[in-house]
Amino acid sequence: MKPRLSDIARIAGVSKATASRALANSPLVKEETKRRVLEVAKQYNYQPNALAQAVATKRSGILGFCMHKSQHPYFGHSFFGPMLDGAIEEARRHNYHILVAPADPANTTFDEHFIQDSIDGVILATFTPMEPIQEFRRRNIPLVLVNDAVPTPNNAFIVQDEYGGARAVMRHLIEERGHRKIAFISDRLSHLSYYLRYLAYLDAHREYGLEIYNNPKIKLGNVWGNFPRPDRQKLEMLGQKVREIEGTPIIIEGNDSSQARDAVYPILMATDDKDLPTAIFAATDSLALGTIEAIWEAGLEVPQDIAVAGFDDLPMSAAFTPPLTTVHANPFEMGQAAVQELLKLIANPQRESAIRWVDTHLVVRKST
Amino acid sequence: MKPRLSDIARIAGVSKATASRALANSPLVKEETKRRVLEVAKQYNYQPNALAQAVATKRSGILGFCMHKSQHPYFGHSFFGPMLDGAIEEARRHNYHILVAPADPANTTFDEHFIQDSIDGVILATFTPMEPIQEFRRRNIPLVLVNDAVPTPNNAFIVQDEYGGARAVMRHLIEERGHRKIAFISDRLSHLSYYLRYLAYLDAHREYGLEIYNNPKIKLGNVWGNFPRPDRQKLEMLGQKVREIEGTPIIIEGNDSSQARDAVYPILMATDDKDLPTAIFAATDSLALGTIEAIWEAGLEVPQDIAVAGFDDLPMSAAFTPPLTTVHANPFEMGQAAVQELLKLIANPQRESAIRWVDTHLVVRKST
DNA sequence: TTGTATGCGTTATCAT
DNA sequence: ATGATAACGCATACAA
Repeated sequence: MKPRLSDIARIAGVSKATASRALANSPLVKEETKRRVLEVAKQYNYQPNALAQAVATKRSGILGFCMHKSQHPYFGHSFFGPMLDGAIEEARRHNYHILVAPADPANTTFDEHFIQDSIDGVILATFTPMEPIQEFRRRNIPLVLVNDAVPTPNNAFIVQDEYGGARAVMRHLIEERGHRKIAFISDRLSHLSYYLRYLAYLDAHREYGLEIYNNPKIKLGNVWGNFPRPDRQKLEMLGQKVREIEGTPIIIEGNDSSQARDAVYPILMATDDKDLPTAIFAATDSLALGTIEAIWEAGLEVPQDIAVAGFDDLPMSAAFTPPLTTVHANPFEMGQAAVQELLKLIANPQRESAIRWVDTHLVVRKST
Repeated sequence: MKPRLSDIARIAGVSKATASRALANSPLVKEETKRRVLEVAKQYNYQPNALAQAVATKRSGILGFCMHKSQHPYFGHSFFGPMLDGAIEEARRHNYHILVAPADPANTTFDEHFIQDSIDGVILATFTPMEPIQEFRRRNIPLVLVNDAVPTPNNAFIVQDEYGGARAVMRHLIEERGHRKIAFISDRLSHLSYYLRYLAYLDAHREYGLEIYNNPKIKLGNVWGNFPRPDRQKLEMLGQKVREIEGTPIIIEGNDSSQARDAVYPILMATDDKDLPTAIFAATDSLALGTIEAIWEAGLEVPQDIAVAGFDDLPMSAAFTPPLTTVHANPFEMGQAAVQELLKLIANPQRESAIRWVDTHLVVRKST
């Protein structure tokens, strides 16, 4: 059977304490003894029981990667899969492991069996309400949030430059392509990422002295869904501030290309030619692709009649016809950054909260 | 600070043993006492230390999901991401957690710190050499292989119906579309999945009395790469047998669409029109997409001049122009099946090895 | 029905 | 430099 530390100690003719020290390469133990213990350990293919080590040291070497989401896709999602990869690679580099744990939002508190006391730190990869965040805090579990920021001490926040990326899209559309009537389509703006992209959309109009696209045929849907809108404090942390809704953004309840297609097509058909936008900025690639389909169905060409730009740079966006102009995101890098910040927090739990920015950049292709 | 079992016991005025039993809802303890203990536990927000439970019970409730692969993408891969999701969902349903652990093939043995003694079972999601498999066996760690099968007792194998899916493609090409000159392009055939698809390609020719496509302009590359070819025993387990290479498959060292494009284009240009295939079956969607690009560059049309079919049904394949005819795979379902079989193995380690098949099905779109 | 004592496999403290 | 022993937090066999 599996050899225990006591077995190795006995065979090597030392105490458990010495054996333990020898295996940990402690300077306290004589080279000669150390050599003997290691030899026995190797011979018997001894591997320490990590669980027992964990309870003894109060350190498990496990990081939790949580998604507060009730159903898949979790890592089948083209953003979170690569993010997990980045986290895995960085964790591995520092001899940590990753435990994946979707947490059903139905349970507002994380009563996850394993999470509770056995994890050295946690990464929350999706938007999470305050309650579980406070719970981690009460339990002194170091915490990193991805794509979110909350006014609590001793946390880290990994956010990609949504605003900057979206501004780059608008600059491209306006300066390089000369558009002046640009529509915006998005999932609900209560999602912080989308809200920031919308802010950039608005601000770009102001920068260039443009009127915001207004089409009475678009009726403003439920802009926030059932979620609270991003608050002043949170936006301030990200260097932004609350703005009122202007113009006529097309709001979809979801991020599905078919929903986008179904929403955009009737709008295109109902709108007078002169009121048609010359470009559409979609808050996500998925919506951009659906939008392009709707444009085709309406008998128009992309980008000749209407240009379309997205955000995310999904793998399929480059292969699409026409290849999509979009903002390249770096989920892998975000995963790496999340683990890096988490390890800093574990090393120093009193570390003050900090925001870590991950860059985005515009990729111009054929759809604009 | 965090309350311990001993705290709860003391406050509730019972022994640790009784408290432990009460929390486990043991029928041994009086309802009245149970109620009191649970109340105290709730009041103090007690959560058991899963690590300590694990060492005491020798059961961690953690399942390892290993990928024997030296670099990403791990779960950013469109096949393994959804597979992990399936595993997560099924594990969650049975109160298990998943620890993700890429294992560098450079270390042929899994010296992964945590894996060794602290995991109730393991899923190997990528091809893995025999050595680590034997190692898990020696350590009595229940093991499930995905898309592979080896002649060992007490394991489970989850395999998708590669052969059946590929036969369906060939039937479609030959019967419904009338093709008689069908080329095959693939990553190295030492990969079991691809080899099985190739076998179906060969067998379909035999079924319909067709000659296998032969093009002297295609020089047979390194069909197996540096890996061992699938052996007789393994194929027998899967109901197949070893066949010699016939015809002129185009072999790429990798599964990259650009590699496929670069390989196919010169072949198309060098081949006399009369010797051109009328259809190409690509062993993966990724290769299919690259093949289509090469066909365009050669000034030909898909599917009018050459039809193309793939295998995998990547998300991007449906959005491609033309939408790709392919075989739909179910990685999510494979992940679920893997956990189900693993839990059976944990419950009964003496369970005899079994193969669990996961269906595939043809999806006909515009590329054929 | 409950309590006592021991075990799980380590690390850490305190002697020697 | 090494060993005896406690501690980590819980589960459970055995006693009562």
